[in-house]
This record gives sequence, C-alpha cells and structure tokens, in this order.
Amino acid sequence: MSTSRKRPALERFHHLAIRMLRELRAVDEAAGLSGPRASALSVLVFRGPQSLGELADAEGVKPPTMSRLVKAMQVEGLVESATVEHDQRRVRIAATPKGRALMMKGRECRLEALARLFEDATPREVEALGRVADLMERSLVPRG
Amino acid sequence: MSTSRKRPALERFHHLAIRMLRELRAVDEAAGLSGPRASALSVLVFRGPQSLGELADAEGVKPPTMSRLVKAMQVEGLVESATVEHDQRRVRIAATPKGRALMMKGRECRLEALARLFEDATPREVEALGRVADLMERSLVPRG
DNA sequence: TTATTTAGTTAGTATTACTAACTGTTAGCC
DNA sequence: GGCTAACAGTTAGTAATACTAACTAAATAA
Repeated sequence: MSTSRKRPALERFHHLAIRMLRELRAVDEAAGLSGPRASALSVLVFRGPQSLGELADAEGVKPPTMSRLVKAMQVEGLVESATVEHDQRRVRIAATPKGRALMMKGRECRLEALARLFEDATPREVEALGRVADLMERSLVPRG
Repeated sequence: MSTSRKRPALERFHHLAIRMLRELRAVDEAAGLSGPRASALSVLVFRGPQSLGELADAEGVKPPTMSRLVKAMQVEGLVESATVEHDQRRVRIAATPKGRALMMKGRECRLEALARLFEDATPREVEALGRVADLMERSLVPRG
C-alpha cells in the first residue's frame, strides 16, 4: 500500500484513538481504578501471578515504577506478594479476590461504556473494528 | 447490532489501541515533545490562537493544568501569550514559529512511525481504518 | 455602586514515570 | 569453599501531568 494514500487515514485514526481512550480512562477511574492499576491487575488476573519484573515488562514500565504501583495496590488489598521460595530475590505478585472483583467490575464498566459509545455501529463497522484489531495485533511488537 | 457480538471486538480494539498509543507516545517524546504538549501545540497551530480556557477545554483538562503547561511551553519559546485588549481577564495563547516547527516535525515523525508500524497493511485494512475512524468520529462527543 | 460572575493563577497534593544508587540473592569460576 | 558477576527488587530523588481549593483581577448585572 502506498504511503501517501495511507497517511490521512492514519492521522485521523491516531487522533481519534487518543480521544476515545481519554473518555474510557474517565470511566475506569469512576469505577475506582486508574488506568495503570486496572491494566496491571488484568495482567495478574488473566495471565496469573507474575514476578515484579515480568509485570513491569508486560506493562512496559521500569521495575521501580511497578514496585511503587504494586506497593500501593497492596496497601489497598488488591494484590498480595511473597518471595519465591527457590529464588529469594524474586517476588510473586498475585491479585487478591478483592482485586480480581474490582478489576472485573472496571472491565465491565469500560466495556459497557465502549458498547454505548459505539451503539450505533453498523455490522460493517463492527467487522472493520475486527479487521483493524487484526492489523494492530500483527503490527505491534508482542510484549511478554 | 447486538451487544453480545460486538463486545469481544471492542475489548480487543481497546486493548490494542492502548498499546499502539503507548508506542507512538515514545516517538513523540523522542522528537522533543511530550504528548500533552504536542497535542496542545497542534490545537494552537491548526485552530489558531486560543484563550487558556478554550485550550483547556479542547484538551479535556482543567484550567490550572493548562496554565502550567502553557507556562512551561512559554519558557521554552514554543508559545506566546498576551492579554486580550477588550477583556483583560482573557489570555490569548499562540504558537511561535519555533513551536509550530517543532510540532510539525513531531507530527511528521509520528506519522512516519505509524506508517512504518502499519506498513504491511492490506488495502482492505486501510479501508477498515477509515471506516473505524468514521465510526469514532461520529461516536465521540465533539469537543471545542 | 456594590455584588456577582468569569478568567486565570497560585498553592498544595497525588499519581505515574524516569535514572541512579543501594541491598540482598544466586550463580559462575578458580 | 570463597570471591566475583549478574540479577531482582527497593529506595531516593526528580520531573511531568493531573486534580481541588483558594485567591486575584476584570467585567457584568442589579
């Protein structure tokens, strides 16, 4: 595909994606979880317990950042951590039932908001959403 | 469109959009502008000079946040501001040539990165991008 | 003319991010 | 075994971005 034909669509898409995520972040926060917390928690719920480094990599942040995030979530009882027995350097971080419930609730709210946002999408547009998701999935470097 | 059919696509799309923007933010920052600055500058360049409140609304932040952002950009010579003559409460904020140039350069880098990211997109996928952009444009509440 | 509303700033705080420097643990090598 | 490397995480310090509350100054309304 020639670059010149693609660029206007790409630029629009980029700008609109920013606005869409801005709206959705507000929904997340109303549900009681900031974006980074919701995201980290969903990694812990869907992939299972992780070490701090794994979690940092999955979220694309440095270990100190994740260390603080985890500590704050621990204080709120959303995650728990314990050192791994056969490697005392490592920390195993897991979502608590409370954390899992909050994450599921936030996810539900966000999905509802998204569905509401796009409630008048035509079948062709929904198909296009899937196609674009395929493209992004293929193009974005996998992480973790 | 039934909600149940849409949701998996929406969720994937949301997650991937987050990852895409995370990558693009890194590009922006490498070009010398943070996301909020690049975004505010592009409003000033493409819509022309704005008052602080207008700019804050356009960016979806509160006035104090925009006030600080503008002050920082002013120190770097990217924008200039002056009180409006017929209403001394208002401040007119405009991009300087330097700010405009930096913003255009950042935009160029970002578009190149996007085009590179999606370089193997098929014509159908590019069409889908446009269709999804149409949907988002229609669905997102216009601001400003 | 006084009161209210409006526009923006200042002050103080929270979250999220970074780098640099530190602690403690494991693994490698002689 | 014991010294050294590398590794995992934490702590400290800083920066950017966001908020609310409280303030100043200007314009408008009563």
